[in-house]
Amino acid sequence: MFSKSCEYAIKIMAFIAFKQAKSKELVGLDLISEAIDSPRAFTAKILQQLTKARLLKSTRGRTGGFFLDKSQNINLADIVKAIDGPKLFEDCLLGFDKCQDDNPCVLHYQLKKERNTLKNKLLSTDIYTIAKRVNRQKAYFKE
Amino acid sequence: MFSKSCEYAIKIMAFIAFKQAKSKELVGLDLISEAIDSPRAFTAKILQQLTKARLLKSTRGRTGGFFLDKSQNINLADIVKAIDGPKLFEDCLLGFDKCQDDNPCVLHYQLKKERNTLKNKLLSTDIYTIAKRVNRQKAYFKE
DNA sequence: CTAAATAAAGATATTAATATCCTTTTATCT
DNA sequence: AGATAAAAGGATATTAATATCTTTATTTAG
Repeated sequence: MFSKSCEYAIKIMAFIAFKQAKSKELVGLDLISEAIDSPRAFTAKILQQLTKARLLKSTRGRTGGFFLDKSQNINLADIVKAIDGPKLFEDCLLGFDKCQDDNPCVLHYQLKKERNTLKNKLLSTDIYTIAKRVNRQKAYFKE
Repeated sequence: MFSKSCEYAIKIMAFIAFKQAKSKELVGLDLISEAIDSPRAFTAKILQQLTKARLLKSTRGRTGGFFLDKSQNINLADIVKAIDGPKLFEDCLLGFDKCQDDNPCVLHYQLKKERNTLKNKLLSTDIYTIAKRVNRQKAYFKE
């Protein structure tokens, strides 16, 4: 469903939200990749992508790290779009360039409702909600 | 959502069902790859996979080709499982080896219902239903 | 001012998915 | 029997995703 990069990105964003709910300190790469059990160098690349996409902010230097702009309410769809692009939401499931109601592929109408439900769920689930669940130990970043 | 191979596989299966509703003749590779607009050699490989998975039957030789066992009612989930494996239905969305109700990843409960709905839709949509829609020109194999 | 710690950037390596090409096997037609 | 046409199988090529390594830029602590 999601690329590996996107899986890491979701954990990254939720972890930073979780951390920042407890303390205002910036969150660094080492802490992140340890907490979500992801390869360090690859995680750094994803952090760069998220920063470029403006879902995260960062500062360099000795006390540098990553942090969230609290005025921004980020949902799962934002993250998926930033990393995997819009294909999960917009692209034809069977690869048509233009799969539309008047020229539908054989899955277009079959899965239209289900795709929409999924999309809406991702749009309506924000990272702070997820962070709260982790805080209550109802969900985990790693096994 | 689906791999490219799986996209082709769904079209292949639906096309053969569509063809066989009209005539009992076997359906050959050339006809298939032309009809669904897929690369010929790659399509041959997917036909092999489908045949090995027993979703299709084939005969070699001069009048050879592919055909469906009419006593078998094949749904989309069968095809997805045969080509992409069970990951869409069973695997953790965030890569846990064992993502369970008592050790859930941060998406486990969030998307449980939506994944189930999708799974059930794929289980309940069979290739003959799709073939009929194509026959009524309500859906197409290529643009 | 210098050393240390951090993110950013660029280069490279590895692996998996997609795709093609060539040969072999099988069945049919003449 | 021999030529032909089809699927099956094996080898290779190409591309994209995943991952690592090295260098550079930035900031701060001492």
